[in-house]
Amino acid sequence: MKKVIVILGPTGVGKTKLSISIAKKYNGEIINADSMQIYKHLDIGTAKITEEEKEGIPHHLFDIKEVNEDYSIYDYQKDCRNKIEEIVNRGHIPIIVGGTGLYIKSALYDYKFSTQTTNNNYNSNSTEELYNKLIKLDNKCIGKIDKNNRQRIINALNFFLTNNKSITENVTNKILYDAIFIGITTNRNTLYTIINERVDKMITQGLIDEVKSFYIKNIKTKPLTSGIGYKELYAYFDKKINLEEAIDLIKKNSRHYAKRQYTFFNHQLPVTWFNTDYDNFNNTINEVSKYIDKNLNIYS
RNA sequence: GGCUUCAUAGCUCAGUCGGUAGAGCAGAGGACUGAAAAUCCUCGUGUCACUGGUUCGAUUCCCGUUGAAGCCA
Repeated sequence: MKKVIVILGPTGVGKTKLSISIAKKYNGEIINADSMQIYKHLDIGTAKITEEEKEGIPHHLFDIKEVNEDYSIYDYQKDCRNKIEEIVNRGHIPIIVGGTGLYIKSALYDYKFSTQTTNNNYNSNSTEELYNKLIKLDNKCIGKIDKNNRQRIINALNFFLTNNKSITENVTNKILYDAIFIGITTNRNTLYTIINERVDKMITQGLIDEVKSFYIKNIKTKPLTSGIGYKELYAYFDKKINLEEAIDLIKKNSRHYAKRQYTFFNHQLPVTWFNTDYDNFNNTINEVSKYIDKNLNIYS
């Protein structure tokens, strides 16, 4: 199996910084696993790495789509696996870095997507109607998909209509790569402080102008209407909230997001966690390196 | 100085015609296969400001104290 290093963690914890050190040390190339950093021009709001910060390390799957282009987990799985292949063929080690747990899992585990899909969005149906329709077709979804979760009900319906089998039967825990999962973390209060401060910093770095450049073009695609930092400032430009409220909302949504990330990482992936030493980051790098040396026989 | 109102969860407040209390927000936990920075589910004990009184029983009524706001001087 191909060897892969994964560096994950909640938003703001310091994945980017660690990834550069690890890439240098192990002759690695970095693959993005952040669903928002896929897009061009979402730079400040996604805390995307700058050319300078890359320090010459090859970075893949950043800035590969315009915000008005469709991109989904299906595309990511293909793109990421292709990149792993390329990097390994070059004799380098792929280092997957990001906070989108599902993207990481779908790339490394045996997630199967069908090539064709129906895209019915059922705009005229109530959620209750869709749920009843779903469980009539596919009773395996009972208890697995919440009756209020419209988004997942539609996905399950479309899956069943395309594949004529239940989406719940597609679940697998088979891993396809020799991967080690390094999680970096810190205590909750510290993380929340970092997140809050980082949002303030994004504002001074020009986040408002970045978002405005999309708003004035009336672009309302998914990354803008669902990305944290973007959707809140859109609401501000729409005069639904004031700037202070928007900034507080960005902070709050980032905190909630970090919490959801922990839940996913802890329950869906075999993560080994490392506490970040912010006073002496080399300690963190050394600890992680020691663990990599011990657990991934990269010199074989 | 006098009068009035207020003091309840981390915050904003509701409520108990006297039987020790509950919403929103914040926060916590969880789910997760084509939007995942998405979507969805679950979770509320706190000296009811403090002291005394009335009462079988007071956070609730009464006296006083402290603090806050407003009005009058």
